[in-house]
Amino acid sequence: MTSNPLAKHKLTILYGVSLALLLFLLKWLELKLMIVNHAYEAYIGAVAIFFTTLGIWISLKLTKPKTVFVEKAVYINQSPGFTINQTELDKLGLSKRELEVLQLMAEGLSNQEISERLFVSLNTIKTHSAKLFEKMEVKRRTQAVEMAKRLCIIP
Amino acid sequence: MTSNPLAKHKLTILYGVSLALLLFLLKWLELKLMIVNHAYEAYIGAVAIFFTTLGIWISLKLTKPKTVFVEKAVYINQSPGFTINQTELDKLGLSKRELEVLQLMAEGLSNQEISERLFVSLNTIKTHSAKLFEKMEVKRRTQAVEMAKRLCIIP
DNA sequence: ACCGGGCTCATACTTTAGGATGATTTTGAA
DNA sequence: TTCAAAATCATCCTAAAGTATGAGCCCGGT
Repeated sequence: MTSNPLAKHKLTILYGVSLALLLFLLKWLELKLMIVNHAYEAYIGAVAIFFTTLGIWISLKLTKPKTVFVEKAVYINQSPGFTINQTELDKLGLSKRELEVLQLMAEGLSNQEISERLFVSLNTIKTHSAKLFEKMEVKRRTQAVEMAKRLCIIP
Repeated sequence: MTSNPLAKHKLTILYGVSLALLLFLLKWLELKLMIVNHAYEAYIGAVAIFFTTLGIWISLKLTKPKTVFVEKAVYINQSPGFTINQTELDKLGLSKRELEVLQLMAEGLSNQEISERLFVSLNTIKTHSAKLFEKMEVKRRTQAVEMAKRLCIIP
């Protein structure tokens, strides 16, 4: 998202600093325990436990969540209380005017009638409908209407 | 799944045995390196690297995959409990074939496609559709489909 | 056997829809 | 302000839809 190079490598820098601090801690521990030589095994154990934990933590942080797509069938009851499916509408990326044309198409109007209704020329409606079909990936107005109704874009 | 208590803790036991073997290895390495005291830091480093790797491996093995459930709606056009309005259908006086053509029209098929679907010629479909429009008192196929849906003649 | 309706198909024609492309203006967001 | 998308309109052309009319075939009812 942010193009800031510092922010981009924030995590890497953090890891580096953490490791540096860790090395200091280890050195200190080492010197301290050198005196009490009996605690040598304990030192090794502590190192082992610490790095095991570190490894676990790192992998937990770095593993990307595995996404599982679950298809869920949804029956749409469109007659009582129709609400337009904004999600599907956005997915198609239709413009305001294109949607208007689509709605009038669904009412069974011809391009000529639509152009008169919207006070624009017939050619404009043709352009709109062409872009409409392209976006909806259909070939005919009847298909567009059928699809729009199935996706609950129009009542 | 299996109710066998041994199998149930097979993984735990395996880890335990592995750790025991590991401790032996460490002890051996320790003794070996004690002679060459200069390699002490290298030993610590090896332990650190090994246990980091071990930690990563363990967490990768043990963590359940993080699943992100994405609901993907599959829209089913046939609303459950659609009943054709026989009264309105009779009122129109459509023949069996004309109704078939109307249904395929509603699916967005062209006359050509309908003719191929019904194994008849394009001209036949044109004749049917013309009679259809006359009986339904509409001018275009889009109007016919809109009317048919509104009258619950087709889903 | 005869008749009518449904189904089929054909020809000829007009209208509408749709595709491809280019241009201009408006407008909304960065 | 500047830039991209949206909206507008045009021309040229092809494909599809729709109209009109006529004709042959089959099936069920009278």
